Amino acid sequence: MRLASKPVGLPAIASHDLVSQIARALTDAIIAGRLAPGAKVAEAAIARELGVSRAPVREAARLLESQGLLVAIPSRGFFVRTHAPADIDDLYDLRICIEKHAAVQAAARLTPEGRIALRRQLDVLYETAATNDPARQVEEDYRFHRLICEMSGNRRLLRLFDDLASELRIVIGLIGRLYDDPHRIAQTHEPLLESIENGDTAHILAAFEYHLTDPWRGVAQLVATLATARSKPTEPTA
Amino acid sequence: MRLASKPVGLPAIASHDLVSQIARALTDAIIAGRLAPGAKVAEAAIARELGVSRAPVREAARLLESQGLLVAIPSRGFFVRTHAPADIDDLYDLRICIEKHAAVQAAARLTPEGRIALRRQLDVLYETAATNDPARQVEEDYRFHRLICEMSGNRRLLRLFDDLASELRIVIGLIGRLYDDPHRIAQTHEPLLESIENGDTAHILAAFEYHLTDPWRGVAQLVATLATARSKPTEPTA
DNA sequence: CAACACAAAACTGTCGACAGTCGACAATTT
DNA sequence: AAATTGTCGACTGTCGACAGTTTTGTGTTG
Repeated sequence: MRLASKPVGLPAIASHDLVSQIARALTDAIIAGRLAPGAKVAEAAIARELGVSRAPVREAARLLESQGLLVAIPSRGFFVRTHAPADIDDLYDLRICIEKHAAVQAAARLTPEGRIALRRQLDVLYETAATNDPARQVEEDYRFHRLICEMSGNRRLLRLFDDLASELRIVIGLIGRLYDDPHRIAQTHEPLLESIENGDTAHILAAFEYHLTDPWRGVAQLVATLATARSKPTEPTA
Repeated sequence: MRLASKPVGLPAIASHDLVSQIARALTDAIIAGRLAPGAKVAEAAIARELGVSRAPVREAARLLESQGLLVAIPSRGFFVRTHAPADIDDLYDLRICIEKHAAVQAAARLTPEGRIALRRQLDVLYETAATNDPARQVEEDYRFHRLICEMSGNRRLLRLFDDLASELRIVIGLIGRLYDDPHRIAQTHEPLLESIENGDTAHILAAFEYHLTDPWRGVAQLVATLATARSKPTEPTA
């Protein structure tokens, strides 16, 4: 008799993959600000703190470097990337470019389910606006935009968006502080959803151009002032 | 018998910065087809062949993974990425998106020097069309498009373009074989340059949309047939 | 007191080694 | 004979160590 010939519902063992775990730990530390921009990421220190050897730490660092969170300077090690205002502009410019494209594609292949999913996520955004949890609000905001990229059907584009987001997340937390009213943030997403449901390309492009660039002006200014405020040249990005 | 220990024609490595050198060696091998899609990249074998230890090979492999040239399967190692036709479509779609944006930006900040540089590169393209050196032709074609991205002023965009290009280069060589006449390829770039000099956004978008998607249809078809031809499932992309 | 030279410390880049894991193949059972 | 289990070889993931380089700290000199 065939005892175990059928799946019995065992969850896959989480691969105790050190590298990705370390990468996440570092990412968290960077986002949380415990590793400040420009700070040196000493392999030995990290390895000691995590109780592992340097090899996986190095690989994790390279991973984060490819994501733009760290920069490697030969023979000197890894440093938390300092974003010059121009860099952030570039990043955001790229994000807009990507997301507009995604939105157009998503609209072209919009299904009833997709429409519902977008609406739902937007509702979630309203809900979290009620709570006083800025981190959550940023997260749900991100997920709305990510959902659009997902619905573009272009998986490579989605991956790119995630990469850009991990870079932007360091900065994007600032956006939430621009408006005191998170409810208004949710509202600004309405035209986006509307334009996708509408389906007109020019309409979509305009809506996203506006929604994305408008709040950005404030952030850019804020970043610029912050940059000049602590005008301590930490690490040259070049 | 060693499985993947057959020499792949990698030149021995001498001096500093092993990782990037190894990365380039591997990239070349992949582009040249000496490392076929789906092939296993055995660390030990590569390390032995290059006369280095496994550590820098691993890091180089991770670098290429982040560029999408390799895929890592836990506990099984790195494999040359097999591009499903859909993946390549995604890639190309993204490239078009990026480059259109770059072209618009480049046009907006076009300087006399920039205009000359573009014209020069296009002339080079004509010159290489005279030679019978397909590799060089592809290279100069790439540099024309890269120049546009460079002139967008967005350095992050340029980096992304380079990443996409390294992925596409595996496939893009095929484009050259579509036209027997490389001179015609150069000619198809004229409208692009023209549109940038002109400066009208809609004009630019249309020109690039056409120039980029048109030859792509042929490539996509070719790739599809190739994919079905050798329908040997090597490595799952997922 | 400042600036320079020099030595010690710390760190990175690379290496060889070991243990755990995976795939292939042989042995065994139904 | 088909399917399952056991065994073996190869390879990955991780580690500790060493050499070369950068940084730090210190003492000396103008």
